[in-house]
Amino acid sequence: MYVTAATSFRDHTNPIVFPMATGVRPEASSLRRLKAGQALFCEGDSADCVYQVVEGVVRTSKMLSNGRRQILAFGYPEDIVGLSHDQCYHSDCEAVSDTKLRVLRKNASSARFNFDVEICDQLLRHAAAEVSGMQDHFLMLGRKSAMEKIASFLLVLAQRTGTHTQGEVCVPLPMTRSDIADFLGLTVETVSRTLTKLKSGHVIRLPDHHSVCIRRMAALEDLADSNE
Amino acid sequence: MYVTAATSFRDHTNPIVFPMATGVRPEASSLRRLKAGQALFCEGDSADCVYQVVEGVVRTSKMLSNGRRQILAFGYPEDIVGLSHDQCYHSDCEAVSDTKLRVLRKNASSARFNFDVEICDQLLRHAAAEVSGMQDHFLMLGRKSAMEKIASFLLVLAQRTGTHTQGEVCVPLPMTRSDIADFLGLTVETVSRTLTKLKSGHVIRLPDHHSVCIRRMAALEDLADSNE
DNA sequence: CGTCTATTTGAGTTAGCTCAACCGTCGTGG
DNA sequence: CCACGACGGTTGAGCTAACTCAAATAGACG
Repeated sequence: MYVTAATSFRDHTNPIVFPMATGVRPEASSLRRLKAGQALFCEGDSADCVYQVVEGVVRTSKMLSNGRRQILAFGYPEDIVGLSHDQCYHSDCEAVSDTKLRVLRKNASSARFNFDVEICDQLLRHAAAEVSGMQDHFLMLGRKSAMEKIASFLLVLAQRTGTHTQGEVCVPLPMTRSDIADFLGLTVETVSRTLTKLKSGHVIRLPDHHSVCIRRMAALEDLADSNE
Repeated sequence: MYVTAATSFRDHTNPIVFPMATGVRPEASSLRRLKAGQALFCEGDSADCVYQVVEGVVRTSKMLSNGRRQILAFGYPEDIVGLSHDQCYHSDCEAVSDTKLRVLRKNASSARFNFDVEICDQLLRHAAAEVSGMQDHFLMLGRKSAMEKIASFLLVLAQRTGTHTQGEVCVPLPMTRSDIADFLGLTVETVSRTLTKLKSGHVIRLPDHHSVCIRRMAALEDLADSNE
């Protein structure tokens, strides 16, 4: 299970540069900065840019009519956001924290990728890895309990951005409880209650609202029904 | 939202042959037949084949430790199953009905796709369309009620395999109630009850367990919170 | 015809939701 | 400097959609 299943083109098996970067001349790519909360693009906007997160975290989401929101992915540094199969974006994207992004490509309509033939195979593997990560997220959304979702989520974040310090793994939580809820298909209250329960059980510490320290990793893994 | 979001490489915007088929010499691709219920491959099996459904329907799924299952996609004719980013499959795949499949590729480890450079761009679009479809499924699993899920599901099936006859749209349901439940993240009982409720409301007819006739399409669309 | 499995229906339970109150922090303006 | 409002987070109480368990029914298939 990958936090950024939907948007990451990072390689999951062997290191490889994201192909689009290789097809773009250095001077063709620029930087863009966003303050926390600012929108990068919205569903329906003309999709003429693809971005790679350089610093900070973004979230991509979709809305349902009555205001219900589903966060599709959190985009961490190296992740790609804004890829679209046609001429408009199919999700919203906002900065979770102050963010720096590389603009990878402009004018999708006219520009073409310039692939080496030999990396096409690898590109397909990337797409498949992408899909594989999303499939794990399906399992989570469809079949896991609130506790299993939260535990899995923390484990994935720990894997990706955790730092080991004196027997604990500390994980920054740049997103709000509401973001987490909308990512996992829960409510804010349930997220909060579940974190509190983990704290009471001495599985985690919550030094402040935007960090978690995992005290008993094995216990957390058990709670996640670790099937990834 | 696509029924086969996870595995279909059919084009969603403009007609294009699946690229892998073009890279494979006719004599290199063979057929494989499965009886309903037979497994095509299992999670962890060495992934040396990619299949395209020719006839029938398959399901890809993942299991959680305690037997909970999530169906990732139903594969209908033209859909591709078995694509993997590494050397083993990451889901199970079984035939829902008697199925005929084209074996598209053998020995992934040695063989390579033979893409035209100019279709790489389109392939990437396909992958993105794929991802886009899966994202809609996220929205469904995470944020829709049982009724909305069932209604959306029926609408997608109707779109794909429905036939118009005397004011109704009739849709074959080759899969079991249990398959539907595991696709939508529900229980068999809830699926059954919801279908019964739709029948009582004269929105659908259920001539037999494996067909649905949509009598009031607009009503069904309302119930689906049609956000796709 | 008998067996097996899928489906439906009923009854009771519960995980997670809703609604509401409360707390702490932060930024703003008097 | 402090008061105030806004916002994010936590906690409590009660509700409900969907689940579990159980039993009846209906097809499917040998």
